[in-house]
Order: sequence, then C-alpha cells, then structure tokens
Amino acid sequence: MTAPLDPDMFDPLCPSSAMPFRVGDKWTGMVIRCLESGPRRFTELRVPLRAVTPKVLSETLRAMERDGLLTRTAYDENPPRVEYALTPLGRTLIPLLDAARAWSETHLPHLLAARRSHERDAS
Amino acid sequence: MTAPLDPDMFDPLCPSSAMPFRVGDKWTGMVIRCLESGPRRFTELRVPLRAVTPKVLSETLRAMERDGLLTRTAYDENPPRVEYALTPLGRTLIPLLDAARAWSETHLPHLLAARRSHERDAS
DNA sequence: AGCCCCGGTTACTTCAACGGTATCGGCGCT
DNA sequence: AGCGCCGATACCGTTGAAGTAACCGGGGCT
Repeated sequence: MTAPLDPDMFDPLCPSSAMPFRVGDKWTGMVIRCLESGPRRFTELRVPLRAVTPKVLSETLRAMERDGLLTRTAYDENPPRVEYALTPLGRTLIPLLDAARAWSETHLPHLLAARRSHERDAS
Repeated sequence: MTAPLDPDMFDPLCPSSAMPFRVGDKWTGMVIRCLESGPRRFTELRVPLRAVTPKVLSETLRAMERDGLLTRTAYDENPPRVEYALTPLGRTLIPLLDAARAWSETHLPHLLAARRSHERDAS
C-alpha cells in the first residue's frame, strides 16, 4: 500500500489549465501523476481528481487502457475492487510531464502576463 | 530569406494526430515548427499547413500572439505583407516539441498497436 | 426494511474548437 | 473593365469533449 494522495495535489488555483500543452485528454496527465507511485483504485483517484466527474474519469481511464497506458484489474470481492496501474508504456510519458512542468514553472508566468496585457489592450 | 517550406512537411498520413500530447491548440505546434527557421508570411504558412483553413490559421496565430509566443508585423506595402516570427518565449517550446517528437518516434507505434488490438476486441 | 459502499452507467445539456464557404478592400496589372 | 494578389473576416454548421444529475446492482451492516 502506498501513501494516500494529497487532496490538494491539483489545487483548482493551479494554472495548469492554462498550460500550452497537454498529454492525451484533459485529465490524462493528472491520472499519470496519480498512478506514478503505484496502483490506485477508482475511488482513490477521485480524491485528488475530485473536480472530475465519475463519468469523465471512467472515460479517461478506459481511453488510457485502450491505448495501453494503464491496466485495469477487477477483483471479484465484495465490495468490488478495481485497480488501475501504469504500464511501462504509460511510464514513458512521465519525463514529458516533468518537462512540461519545468516549462510551466519557468515560462508560464511570462505567457500569462502577455495574455493579461492583451486583455488590457482589448478593454 | 530562408529556404521555402516543404509542402509535405506535415504529411496527412503522419500519425501526429494520434500523439497523446499537444502544445496549445491543434495547430500551434506545427506553426512553431514552421517559424523555427525564421519569420514567415501568412501565405507561406498556408503551404505546409494547407489542411488548415485561413480562418483557423488566423485564429491560431492571433491566439499565439496574444500569449506572447509570436509577433505579427504588418508592412504598409502593396500587396500587403505580414510577417510572423517566434518570440524568445515561443522558442522555449521547441525543446518540448523535440521531446514530444522523440517520444512519438519511440513509443507511438506501441500505443497505436494497443489501440488496434482493442478495436479487434470490440469487433 | 432501509441504508451504505464501490465502481461505475445512462441520458441530457453545454460549450469551445474546428471546419466550409463566401466575401472584402486596396492596389496593380493587362 | 476585369482579374488577381494578400491577408484576412463573416456567417454558419458540425463535432466531440466535458459537465450535470440521476440511477444501478450486489452484497453487508443495523
């Protein structure tokens, strides 16, 4: 068992939504970050990703499974238990996420400043 | 003047549309690649990006200008001339595009293979 | 009986991105 | 006069991702 996920891992105030790049669908990158440290259950993923409705999360997970980025393992227990785990292929995306994060830390403020100054022009 | 752009720089058969990441809007990454070697005119950009309608291209360019990724310079000549050039900020995205391309060359075939095998399951 | 848990699904709606076609203004060329 | 060039813009339609809200089944607990 790995440590619990921080509910504020993806602060709504985090400007990641303004990042000029994306891995897969809107939430794919965050799912990878959540699974980086080990397999997680559906409900466990919903904690840091509480902004994502179950429908969208399950769509995202099924798309990632289809693309071989993660595996879905259902255990025939009660209550039901399903675990999602990154595949080696999924893990190859982690360096890209790291690069994206590093870019954001360095350059995103410039981009946002440019955007704001254009908003001022328009007003 | 830089060398003319290859009309097949973005082959429609190129699986870039299946890439699991994106920089900005759909065409932002390709615009950066087009401007990497120097400023380009609107019509010049339309050659390799002939799959993009002028409307969408101009939207993309204006969004990038707003975000400080490129500059738009209009010369008061006849016929009109407008040049787009990457800013230093825009150039900082090039290493990310390189990383994305390297990932695709190495791993995209695996992803596409996984996707195809799932299609087989569904059929 | 009634409620909770887990891991979703279903139906409906909203919204922005994307795309297609047509058109514009100013000038020069023939 | 008519056409073409350049760099767009206007109008409209399509698409697909995302969001909202409600619900499901099977078992266990009280």
